[in-house]
Amino acid sequence: MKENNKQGKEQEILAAAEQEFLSKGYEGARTTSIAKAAGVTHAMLHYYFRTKESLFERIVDEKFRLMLQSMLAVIGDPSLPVVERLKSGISAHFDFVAQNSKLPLFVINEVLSRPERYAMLQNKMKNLATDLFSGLQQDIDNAAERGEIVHIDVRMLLMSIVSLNIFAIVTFPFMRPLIGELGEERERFLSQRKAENIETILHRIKR
Amino acid sequence: MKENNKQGKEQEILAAAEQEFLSKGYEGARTTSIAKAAGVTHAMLHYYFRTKESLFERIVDEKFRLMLQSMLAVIGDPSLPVVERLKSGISAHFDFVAQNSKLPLFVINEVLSRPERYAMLQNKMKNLATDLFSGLQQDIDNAAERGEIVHIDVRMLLMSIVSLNIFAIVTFPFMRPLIGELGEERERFLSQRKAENIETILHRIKR
DNA sequence: ATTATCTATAGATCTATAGATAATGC
DNA sequence: ATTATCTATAGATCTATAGATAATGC
Repeated sequence: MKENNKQGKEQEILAAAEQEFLSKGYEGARTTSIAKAAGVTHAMLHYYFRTKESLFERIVDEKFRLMLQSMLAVIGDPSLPVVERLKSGISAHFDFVAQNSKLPLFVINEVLSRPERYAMLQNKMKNLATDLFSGLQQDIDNAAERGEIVHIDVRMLLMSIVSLNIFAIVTFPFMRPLIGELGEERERFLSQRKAENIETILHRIKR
Repeated sequence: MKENNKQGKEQEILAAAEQEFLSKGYEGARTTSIAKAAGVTHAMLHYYFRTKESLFERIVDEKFRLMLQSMLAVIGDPSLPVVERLKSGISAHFDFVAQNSKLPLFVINEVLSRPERYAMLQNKMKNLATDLFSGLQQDIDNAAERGEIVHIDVRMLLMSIVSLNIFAIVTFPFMRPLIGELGEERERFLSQRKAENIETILHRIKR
């Protein structure tokens, strides 16, 4: 009979692979499981993507790009006054991570387990970072000169932001029992936690 | 000839298994690699530990206990005034994580990948948490009443502390390029980062 | 002619155990 | 007698490909 959707299957495989790799990692993932989840025979997976490794790289590339993008979100809107800018940046980053909650651990695990492969990526980030951070640093320095906030290294501040946001979301299932009734509903907890993270960062720069 | 050290081999295997599991995870770890690293034949590993799974559980149990212990460090010394108490708690926790830098990711990955297995652990933590947190919460409430610091939920505060500390150490290799010259020496960076985390938390509760 | 698909299976690992043998401690 | 050790191999997966067949687009 021959199926209609040529690209359909390729996409199905990619979608299934994303699921599998993000939740189980490279070693834990099985190409047979991916094929089954995608509703194709196992051979089709190899027909389209040749090897498990190359399929994985497709996913990794996409996820790394997403991760970089999420870092940009923290930079915030340069047209806003610095405090507002940080508020919106933190909030945007938090929301992004909340909607891609498996992403950070996936990227961290991957980079830590094959550090040699990511020299290229590190360079890209370095350049990106230098450029983008300097704008925000300037904003901060100016506001500090005017006595509105304290002096602080933007890299330290951004690191605190991503720490607080990512950790809260990644370890939510883990923290649940620790935090008692707070953890009952994910949504409610996350919104409280987002507010707390913003509060923490604003206190940090408050004069 | 027969080797002298009976317990020697068992310990060698455990040590090698710890290394292998912490750096590669359960799926990525190979019992053959563990045996080779321990300097024993592969069969010996199974003789002593029966299965890969049971060897893994030995390591997991030990690491979970360590992880719990590290959480206790954050509670700090109850005899100190609250600000000092937090300073010392944050610092102790930071140092602990710095010396066990593969621990947090290992535990997080394991709990997230097999959530069903950890209901027991979650209960243990819940009880522990309730008891231990309440003492610190009381300290905080009292200081807040006296107007020394602001009111805050101890669970939120502790979550911020572990977020900042763990994330800084886990992602140090990853952040290195982002932070430029700051990342040149691990030691120097870590001490700066520890100071920054303390600063951030103290600002959070400052009146 | 090329592209998509399936069945069947080769080939590579990996975990685990069987079975033989040597050492040890009573 | 029990404990420790080795060699050899069974058995289970998993990735990958060969080879045949059906559909598609010129």
